[in-house]
Amino acid sequence: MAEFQGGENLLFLTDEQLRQGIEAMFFAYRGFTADPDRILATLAYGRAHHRAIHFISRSPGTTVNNLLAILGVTKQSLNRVLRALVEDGLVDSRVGKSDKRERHLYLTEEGEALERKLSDAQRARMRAAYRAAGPQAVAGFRQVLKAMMDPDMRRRYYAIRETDT
Amino acid sequence: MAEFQGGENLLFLTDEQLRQGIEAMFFAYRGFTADPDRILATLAYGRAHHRAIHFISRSPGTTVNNLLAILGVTKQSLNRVLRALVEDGLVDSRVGKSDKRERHLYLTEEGEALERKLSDAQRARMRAAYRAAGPQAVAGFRQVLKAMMDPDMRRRYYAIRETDT
DNA sequence: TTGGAATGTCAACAAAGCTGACGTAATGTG
DNA sequence: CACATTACGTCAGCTTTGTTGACATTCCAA
Repeated sequence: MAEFQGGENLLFLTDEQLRQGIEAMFFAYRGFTADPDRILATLAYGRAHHRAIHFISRSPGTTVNNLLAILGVTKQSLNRVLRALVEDGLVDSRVGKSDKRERHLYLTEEGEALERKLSDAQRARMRAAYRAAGPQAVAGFRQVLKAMMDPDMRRRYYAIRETDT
Repeated sequence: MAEFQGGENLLFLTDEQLRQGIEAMFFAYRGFTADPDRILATLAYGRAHHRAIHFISRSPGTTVNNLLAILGVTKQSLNRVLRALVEDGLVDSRVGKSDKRERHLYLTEEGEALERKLSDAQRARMRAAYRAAGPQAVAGFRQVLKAMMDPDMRRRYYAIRETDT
């Protein structure tokens, strides 16, 4: 793939086209987070809580260290968020069986309810965008996003996905 | 366009597919901002400064109010950023001719130098992603991003683009 | 001439990131 | 077994970037 060269086919790599892509990314990301943000604001939670909830929901029983690697924040920052979620009864933190230093994280029923509420909102927008653009566009969208990630993040992420999808 | 229904063509709208799109968006956005962030960190500036510089560069002479509408932040927040940029000699704020309440914003030479440095880094990543994915994928990418924006942002943005592109 | 719009600024605060330091428990290694 | 390392939590302090609310100035327009 990616076989194209010369002439018109390179027009989409002009600085102007790239700038438009950059701006589209900025505005789309704002739209992408807008709906969950509105819900979170009513609950005294923020985007950081959403991210934690999302990835715990995706990989129940994940450890704190795993989460740190995926989210790319410091443990102090994540800990602040997790503490709130545990105190509020949205997340359950269980000592590891084989390795008792680890904490395995699970959503409680209440946590799953919030997760559903948040991701329903986000998926609704995603679904609308996918539907408006069509399957071919979606395939391209995913390709470009994948290529835009940091290489090691891409490797790690797609490695995980192959094992659990 | 967007004519498809039933059967396999809807597979790309499963919750699992949507979730993967959501995560790809998260990781890609991080990659998208990583390079400029590294440059900004060496200069005691942040993403907010980058955004202001970007949109002033894109529309020289834009007013503070225009910028507020595009960036979607409060004037206090933007003002803090603009003040720093003006004090550091990166941005020139000129009183409007017809309406002297307005300030028209321009990048100084130094400001344009930084803009180039930042957007070169960001464009390099964008270009690499575009090149890896190919023109068709890029078209789809842009379509999906456009559909993901807030409707009024989309309207405003694409309206502006039609006039000055 | 007066009301309202555009701008700037002060103060106070919150979310969410960071560094650095320290403690504890559990595990791995020599 | 002794010791180093790992996983996690926590305290303190700082930064960036957002928020409200209040208020002054300038100036256009009715």
